[in-house]
Order: sequence, then structure tokens, then C-alpha cells
Amino acid sequence: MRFSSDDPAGRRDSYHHGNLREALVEAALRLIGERGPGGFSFAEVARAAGVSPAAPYRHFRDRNALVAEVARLGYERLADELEAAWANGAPDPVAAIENCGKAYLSFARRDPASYAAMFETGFPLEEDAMLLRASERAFGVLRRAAEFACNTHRIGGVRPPPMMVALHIWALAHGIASLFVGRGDGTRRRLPMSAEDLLESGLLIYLQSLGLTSA
Amino acid sequence: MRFSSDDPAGRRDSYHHGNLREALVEAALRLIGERGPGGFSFAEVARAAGVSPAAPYRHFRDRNALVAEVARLGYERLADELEAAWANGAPDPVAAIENCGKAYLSFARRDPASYAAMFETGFPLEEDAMLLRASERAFGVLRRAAEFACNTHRIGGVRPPPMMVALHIWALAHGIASLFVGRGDGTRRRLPMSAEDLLESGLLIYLQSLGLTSA
DNA sequence: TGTACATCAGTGAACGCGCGTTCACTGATGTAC
DNA sequence: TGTACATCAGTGAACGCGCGTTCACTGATGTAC
Repeated sequence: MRFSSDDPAGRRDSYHHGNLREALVEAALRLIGERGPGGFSFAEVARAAGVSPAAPYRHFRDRNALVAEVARLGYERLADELEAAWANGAPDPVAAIENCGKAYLSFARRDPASYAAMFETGFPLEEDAMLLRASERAFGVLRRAAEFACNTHRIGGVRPPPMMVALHIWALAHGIASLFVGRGDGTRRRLPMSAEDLLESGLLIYLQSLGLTSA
Repeated sequence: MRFSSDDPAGRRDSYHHGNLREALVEAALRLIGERGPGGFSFAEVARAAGVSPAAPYRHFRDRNALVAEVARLGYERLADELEAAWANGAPDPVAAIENCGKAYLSFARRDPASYAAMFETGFPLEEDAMLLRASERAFGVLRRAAEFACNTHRIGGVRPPPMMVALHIWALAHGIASLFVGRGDGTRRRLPMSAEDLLESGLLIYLQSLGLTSA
């Protein structure tokens, strides 16, 4: 990197930026956070990165490709965080699933800009192989968690399809995040309890019904 | 209305449109359906309604006010349809709640443009009293349904807070709609079952755990 | 019933602006020898 | 170690375009009398 030491505005010492791709992603994240995905132009993100309006074309085909990259990085991070929260099912599957739920909401809360890029743009997920793969990796954690929980804890009766369970969990977490966890400025709806408590209780009630109970 | 009899393109016989407000809302709905909210300009919606670019200013302060009106009308319709589905809890609360779920998904499927205007724009819900009221009317149906179900069916044990139950139901329905019910062109994720089946099973498992069971 | 008039919905021309995109270019970097 | 050169990231000027918004206007409507 070749930034002059004390210039947060992004001016450079060198002709080359050295880090433009990352800088564009960061600028896009900031702008999405302020105005939502779609709330800024390709030229604007160039300006924010302190670079000429033609420069971003060296790194992204167009605005959509940039937002798609933001979304992809978001899925990768979400997958990592879910993986860590799952912790191979420790201390027990139900508690680990609750931890996944907390991690999901924590992600949406900590990085609403990524979350918006991932879920609030009607992107053709199937047209971007990298994006699709990243999104499947994130969901994969929930699927494996559901499988493990179904296999470990179920004692008698019918065994619920793990895929279905995973989808229920995802939908509940996403529904709560999408309705009640917003950008800081009170954009979303008010809640009589924390989103975390709402998700925790919802998951508990749901998992109880499947014969799964915390140890 | 003063349209020439056989002119679907929107040309008029008269200087006045006679119906412009509704025509603008319809045009906006169509454009949102094609490109998402935010995917069109105020000038474009005027063009689509066959009217000069200055005309919409007679009816809406700006583009956002128009989209907010689309969202408001959406909430009103959703409230009506939920109300009808709830049917005062007939034939029994659990079945009626399942019907509300079906109505919710059916709304999202039948009118994805309204749904997007309602949930995919980061609007300051609290700044538009009419919009807020309409949205609360829709949620109110779910809240009353949850109350009724909790009061009617619960036999022993602790009674779950109806508000919490209503929020769980809403979040699950919204999560499924938002993730898996998209605009027709396969924008959303693939599912190994119908969204309706997924929601029905999810609600059933959840409600069972509360001691509520279908009759 | 007829007429004068107030109202107001829609016109169309105008403006300055920022956008997306292209282009020939420039100059920093790193590598072959 | 030094030099020539290929590479390619970023420049800045240019273009045409559509947008948002305003303005004085026009003409249809409906109502008072």
C-alpha cells in the first residue's frame, strides 16, 4: 500500500493505488450502509475511493459486479461465523443451533450493509458461480447442524427430514433479521423484546417439538 | 375515466387523465415487478402512464412517496386477505393460523411487486403515518390470531405470550416468502419442496410445541 | 337552462447535473537478461 | 548489479443521455348565479 501516512481521505503518493479492489469494496460497503444497495453510482464509489471514474472498470465489469462481490464476501464471512458458532455441535446440538442463531443475528447487526447486499438485491444467484457457492457454504453449516441434531438427539417417533429443519431454522432467523434488525437509524420495526431473545425462544419452541431438548 | 375505447397504451381523448393517481400506482407496480423497487425513475413512470414528466408532481411529492403509496396499498390488501384467511378462528385456531400462512405466501407470490415495495425498501416506516397504520393493521390480524389461539387451546402448563407467538409466526412466514418466493424469473433460491409446504410444516411443529393441536 | 368564472390537472420546454462508458495516454512495477 | 522493456493500473477528457425539477401555460370541469 502506498498511502501517504496521514491521509484518511484516500489521496495517494503513487500513481497506482495498490489496493483499489479492496478499497472499492470498502467504499461500496460504506455507501450501502448509508443508503442501501442501489443507493449509489459506480462513479460515486470511485470518487469515494479517491480515484478517477474510469478506474473501477479495471476491477469490476459494472456496479452489479461490485455489489455481487460485496455479497460474496458477506456469505464467506457468514459461513465462517456460523461454522465457529456451530463448533461441531458442542456443547450439545440444541445449544449449538442456538449459537448459530445468535451468530446469524450478530452478523446482520454488525454488518447490515453486507446483509443488504446478500439479501435485498434481487440478484440472479445462479448466474454467479462464486456467489452461489459462497451462499451454499453458509447454508451448508445450517444443514449439517440440522442433520447432526436430528441424528443425535432424536429418540423415538418419526425422524424429521434434516433439510426441512435446516430450512425452518434459516427462514426463522432470516425473517427476524430482515424484519427487526436494521441499519442503525431505526429503519426497521420496533420490538417488545430483543431480536436475539425472539429467535432464541422461537428456536427452542420449535426444537422442543421435534423431541430435541437442551442437555 | 376518459380513455379512448381501444387504446391500451394509455393515450387519452381528453386533456385531463381523470385517473392519473391510480395509473401511476399501477405503472409503478409493473416497473417494480420488472426491475425491483428503485429500478425506475419518476420520469419513467410518467412515460409509462402516457403523461408528461411534470404530471406526477400533482399527485406525489417524489418517487419515494409513490413507492410508499404502493407499499401502503399492499399492506391494506394483505391485511384484508389475512383477515379473510383467519375467519375468526374457524374451523379451529391452528387451521386458521395455517390459512393465514397460506394467505401470506399467496400474497407474496401473486403480487411480488407490492411485497418488494413493502419489505425491500428501507423506508422509515415511522415517518409515514398512513403507511405505519396499514402495516400495523396487517400485523394486528396475526396478533389477534395468536391471542385467540393461546387463549382457546392452551390447557395446562405455562401460557406463551401471544405477542411473541405472533412475531414468531410472522417472522417464519416472512423469512420463507423473502428467501424462496421471488419474482417469477427464478430470482430466488431453489427449494426441495413448495414454500407452502415448508411454512405449513414449520407452523405445525411450532404450534404443537405450544400444546396447540389441530382438531 | 345558460353563462361566467374559479379551480386545478396536465403540458412542454427548459435548466443544470451526474452518470456510464470509451479512449488514447501515462507512469509505476517487476522481470528477463 | 544494472538496464531495457512488457505489463497493466489509473488518468482525465470527452460524449451523449436521461433525470429531477421549475415554470408559465392551457384547457377541461364543475359550480354559482
